[in-house]
Amino acid sequence: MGRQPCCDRVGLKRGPWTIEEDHKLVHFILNNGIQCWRTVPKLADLQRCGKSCRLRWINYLRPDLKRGALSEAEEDQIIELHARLGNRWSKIASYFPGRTDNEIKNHWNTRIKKRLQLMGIDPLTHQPIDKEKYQHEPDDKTESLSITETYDKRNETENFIENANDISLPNNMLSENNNEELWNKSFKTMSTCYSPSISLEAEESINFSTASNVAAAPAEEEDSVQQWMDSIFSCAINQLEEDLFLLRKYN
DNA sequence: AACGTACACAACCGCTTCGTG
DNA sequence: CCACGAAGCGGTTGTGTACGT
Repeated sequence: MGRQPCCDRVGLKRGPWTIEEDHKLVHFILNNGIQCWRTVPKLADLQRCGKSCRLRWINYLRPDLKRGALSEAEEDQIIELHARLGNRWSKIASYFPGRTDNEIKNHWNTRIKKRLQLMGIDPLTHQPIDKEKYQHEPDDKTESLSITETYDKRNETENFIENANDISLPNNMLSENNNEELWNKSFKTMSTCYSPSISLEAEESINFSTASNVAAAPAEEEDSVQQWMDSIFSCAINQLEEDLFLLRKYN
């Protein structure tokens, strides 16, 4: 007996999401929360499978996502974390609030891998690709320095990781089972402060910043959406920090 | 201008893990 | 302990776009 498909694919849409679909999904989640992804498409009137909805929300629509390219410092941290954790993208992403595992994985595959290869480092093992070459060419200070710089940051990264574990941010909380309830509670708070604006305005005119419409959207509109999202996120973060404080106090 | 190629990233697939009865 | 379903995760593919010829 073969594996059962994750959903009944007959009549289900695939491929890139439209703004209207995004709109429906966000509107539904913010008003109802997430109980079961399987039921989301039906209840939200979407011709998608639950898995697709989940992915779209997590990787693109969540209000706490950070936009924009990863900085060089972030890249360095990813390299360090990858050296420690391997391809555990979800775990790595948990150290970068607002970044998704998919985003980091893609960035690794398209850029960081090449950067390391150019530096003469094997992205899989994090060791020099040709050890003999390095032994015989100690005068190549550029490459030696790059490797030294990258790998001597280990202690620095240990501190970074320890600090990151202490920060009360959604990704970290999601990664810890004992904080899941706290996060769920905070998500409800986020929804509460998020919903009114969407209820009043979303039906008519809000354009979400999707890849396909960002370029076409007027700068003012893009700014206002960003401000809107920032305010929602800071509202949720305040609640998260308060909750975490109480959690620590009474634990 | 038209075509081919490379690149970035969104989305999908299927396996694993987790929670529940 | 086992079976089952749902969610999570990482590898892979598909698609849009930028760039070169």
